[in-house]
Amino acid sequence: MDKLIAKIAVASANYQIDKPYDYIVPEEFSDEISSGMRVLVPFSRSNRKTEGIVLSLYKTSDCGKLKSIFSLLDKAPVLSDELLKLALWMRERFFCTVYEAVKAMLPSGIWYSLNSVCRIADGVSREEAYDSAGHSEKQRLLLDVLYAHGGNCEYRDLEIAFGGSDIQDHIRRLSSKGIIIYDKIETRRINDKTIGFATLCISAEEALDIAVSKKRAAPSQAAVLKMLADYGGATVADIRYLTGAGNNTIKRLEQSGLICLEQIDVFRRPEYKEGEKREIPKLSQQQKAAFDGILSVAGTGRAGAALLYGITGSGKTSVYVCLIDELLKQGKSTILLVPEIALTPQMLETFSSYFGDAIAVVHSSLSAGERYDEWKRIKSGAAKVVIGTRSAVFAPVQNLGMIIIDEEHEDTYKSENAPRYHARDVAKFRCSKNNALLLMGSATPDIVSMYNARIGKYSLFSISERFNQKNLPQVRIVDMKREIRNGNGGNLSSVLIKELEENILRGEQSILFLNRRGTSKLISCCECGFTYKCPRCSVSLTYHSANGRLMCHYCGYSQPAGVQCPECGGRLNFTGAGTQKIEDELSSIFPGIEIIRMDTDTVSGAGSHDLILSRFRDEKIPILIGTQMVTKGLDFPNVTLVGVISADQSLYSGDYRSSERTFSLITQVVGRSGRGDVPGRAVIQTFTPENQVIKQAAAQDYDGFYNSELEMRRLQWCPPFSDLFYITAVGQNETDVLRCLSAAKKILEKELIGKADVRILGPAPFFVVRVNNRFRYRLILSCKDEKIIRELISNVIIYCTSNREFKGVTVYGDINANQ
DNA sequence: AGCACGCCGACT
DNA sequence: GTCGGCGTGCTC
Repeated sequence: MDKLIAKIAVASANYQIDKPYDYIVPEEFSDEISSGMRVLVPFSRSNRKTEGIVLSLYKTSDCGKLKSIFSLLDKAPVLSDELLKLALWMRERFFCTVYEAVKAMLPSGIWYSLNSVCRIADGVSREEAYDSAGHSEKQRLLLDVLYAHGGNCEYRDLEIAFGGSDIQDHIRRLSSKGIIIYDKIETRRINDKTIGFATLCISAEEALDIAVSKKRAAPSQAAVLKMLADYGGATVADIRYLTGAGNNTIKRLEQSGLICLEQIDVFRRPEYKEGEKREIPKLSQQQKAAFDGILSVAGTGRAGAALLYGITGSGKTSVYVCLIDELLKQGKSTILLVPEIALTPQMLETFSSYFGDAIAVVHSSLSAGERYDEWKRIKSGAAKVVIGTRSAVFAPVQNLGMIIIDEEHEDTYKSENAPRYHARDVAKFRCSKNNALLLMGSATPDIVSMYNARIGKYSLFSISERFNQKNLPQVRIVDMKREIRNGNGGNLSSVLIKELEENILRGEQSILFLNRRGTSKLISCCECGFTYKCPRCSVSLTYHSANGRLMCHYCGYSQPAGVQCPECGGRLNFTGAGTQKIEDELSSIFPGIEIIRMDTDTVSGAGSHDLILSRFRDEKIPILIGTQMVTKGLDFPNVTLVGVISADQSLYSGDYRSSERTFSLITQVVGRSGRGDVPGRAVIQTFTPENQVIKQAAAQDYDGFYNSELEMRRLQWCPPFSDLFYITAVGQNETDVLRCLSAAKKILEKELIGKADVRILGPAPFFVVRVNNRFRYRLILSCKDEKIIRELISNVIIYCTSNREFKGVTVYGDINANQ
């Protein structure tokens, strides 16, 4: 008799052993089961319960000693065959496991979590149980805890009682004697997103008393108590941020009965106003030409890719809207990807006014429940236009007709953790399987995309005029070295100050852009130059004014900020050209002029981003200062001046795309100026005015930049001429990490040198070499992306991770990473 | 990576 | 006899 066998991707298989595993499908499931359903299966010698997904089914008479599926987790497939194929493809492409890819495709509301539980076996009496525990104290303790919980408890409770010592062994011994049963139960996190909230179980006065007495022995507990006495209650996240307390501290306070923890629901409905129904926009001549051209690529019925190169303000969005509308008429769905930063309520309002309920939104700050609901709407076919960030590329749309990647050059399309995919690569795969069109849009296309367009791999469409014939702003480059020589040591050049003054007098608005990721201040001692370093990472701590603490951006460590230098007692100096510093400089130059700041400090709560922008627009506040947030998608007609405070910053991040990133940032921010009737101006401040990238950005000369950058890429063996594979090793022991990569390098050299066009660099430290007490190094392999190379790298990763010599070192692979 | 299994030495 | 530590080998 033929038996039904399922090929299954297993969640607890790591990269080294990941492959489809065969399991027998028990009779009772054989009618229901189909590919794309999740199941529970036994895995490894211990037969531990593991989640998996059915990749395919087949029949055979010879099933050897295969294990059987425990149970089905889904009533209907959660992934189509197309997406399952994609997961397998991702494994090979991005050095991840199939299940990591599967997880990226499913909304978190649908995930199961497996909870370990322990209970006394049925029909075992107390006497029997303690008899078999014998003289073993630990086993008796285990039974004590179990009975204290009514014979049934979670593994977590045992852990607490045992205080971290190894309990697995004792559980095993007792369960092998049939006294207790150790199992995992699956729970689905489909409920609304919840957050931990803490309140005092005692009065505020008592809490303050205890806080005083604990001040020496347990300072962080004291701080939490004091904070709760002041505020009454607070979310766990806030407590951690404001007091620097860890999860342990909070847990310990709960255990000692001083505070109560509960999970409360967060309500974050997708907050966008539904726009009033609008007609599909009228296109300009150039827009229409692009629209027709792109549509003819789509109309071939075969997969195709097109690049829409339209300068800032050229109205690419209108072209998208018309294309989406056209495909809807053909009954086809569209996925529109936008960078994280661009997914504003304003934008959603615009799209909903064209397409109403047909749109679905996929975005990281939705609650798990909302994401799940949107996912179901997409899967059912109710939503035919999906708008979202990177992970929306996996949306289970029916009848996919097109994927649009807006601002396709953005870094946010590349995932930095496993699966380390680029949305563009995934989109290409899906479009080719669905005979759909891939449309990439940008004012400053990725060099690689433009290269592909020029060599004919993509169809290229350009919009070279601004909508309504607006002229590009007039740009001036200011040499900051000369400013210093002239005695101006501030962040604002005399030129920029003069332009700002003019704008204020004329009642026009200005945007100042600070080219920086972080905006926080560094603290150093005026006397001896001392700076605070993170004890776990190789970086300096930065000062956060919101909580008055020094924080590490890499690991989250924090400590209270002092006033005096701990080394020499000198005065501490708060430096760094953060947005706040610039705000201070501005308000001393222009007293009484209102300034609004937009950075991670001021944009934290949901919606505050939008609030700041609408205040800026509606109240006509003269000056907006911000970081990269201000470069994207802002369209304010009254803004006639843009200042780039420090153009150079992003030039030296040390990866192959840093020039491209700088060019694009400056070009985009300059494009914010002069969107109304008055022509715009821009001032770019730099310490290297002779730098070609900055000159080209000032001139908005994409072609010039493209040509020189392409030549640079050719010389440096970078994309598009070669691909960059990264092999990263992370571990507590620095020498182990280095030895591991040296071994990896040796293998690569042996296999590749002389046989292929390759260059191997490293092991090189990361820009920040130590994070959370772990050292990070990597090898960079310049080579054309080919199957054999990927297989070789995969083997090297497996070799390094399974070699006992390098235990304690984690190794992973990546391709064309951002940094 | 987990995790079982086997072996060893320490302690009682 | 009990316990913890450590090296080895496997995962349908």
